[in-house]
Amino acid sequence: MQCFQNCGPWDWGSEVDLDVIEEYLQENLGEVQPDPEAHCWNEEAPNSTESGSGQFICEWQYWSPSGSEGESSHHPPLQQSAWLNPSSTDHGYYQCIYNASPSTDSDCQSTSSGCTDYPSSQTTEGTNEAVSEIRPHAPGKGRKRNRLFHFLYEMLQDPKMRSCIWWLQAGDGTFQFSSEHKERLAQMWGCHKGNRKTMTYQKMARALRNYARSGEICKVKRKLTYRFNLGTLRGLRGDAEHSGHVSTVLLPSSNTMC
DNA sequence: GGTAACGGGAACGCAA
DNA sequence: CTTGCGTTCCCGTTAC
Repeated sequence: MQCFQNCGPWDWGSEVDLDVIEEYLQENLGEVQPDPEAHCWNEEAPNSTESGSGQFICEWQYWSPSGSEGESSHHPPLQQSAWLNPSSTDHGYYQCIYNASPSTDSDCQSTSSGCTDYPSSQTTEGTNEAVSEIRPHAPGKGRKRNRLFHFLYEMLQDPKMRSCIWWLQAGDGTFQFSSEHKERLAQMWGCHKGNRKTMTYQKMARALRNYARSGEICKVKRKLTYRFNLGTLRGLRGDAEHSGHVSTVLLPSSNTMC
């Protein structure tokens, strides 16, 4: 699963919706009940090859065992454009490429869940140059840990995640969680971190409240709404401009993962 | 009253 | 060993 993890939710360069998120979580979180109707990933034996220039290519096949019927039962009402209908075809494959040394980063060391994240030493397209993690307020000493506000910012930048989290006012950094999908987003965060237990919104919100002390994110007096500190926001935006896109996601056919 | 969301203390794990 | 950050547990409060 490493490659899929490495692609990271925000690096799913093609259309990704909550089906995929759910898949991702189901495959990676032991506590999450499997959904028999969901699409299946052939993760048993992903084709993983080294391309020769330090790049690894992984492929997963996926298919829909019974079409898309039944899926609507666990789909929330479509509110955002991110709710795309599953692809017109029932199968395809998903491929991503990452550069060598995928396991050198400490953030990928968690092992128990088999569900960690992409390497923080992500690379820019076509180069072996590592892109430093966005850490606008990382205190000193070049810590490499993924931080929650970074994760949330990346989610906010991804239009496919708009059914989970969205900007209320992008200008001042105000964002809101979906009441329906906040848990899913939290699970993604937990999965991303490789936590032992399933992350919940409650626990994620606890971490967010800790940001209030440092001022990186403050709570807005509105349900499920928070706001980035302007300095944090500037840092995130500035770094995002320099980071570009990291891993390459190839979807060779016209179908999508959704 | 029930539920969801929020708030915070405290202990703990992990990486730098 | 220390520190910083995030996780986990737990309980109380507030708002709808």
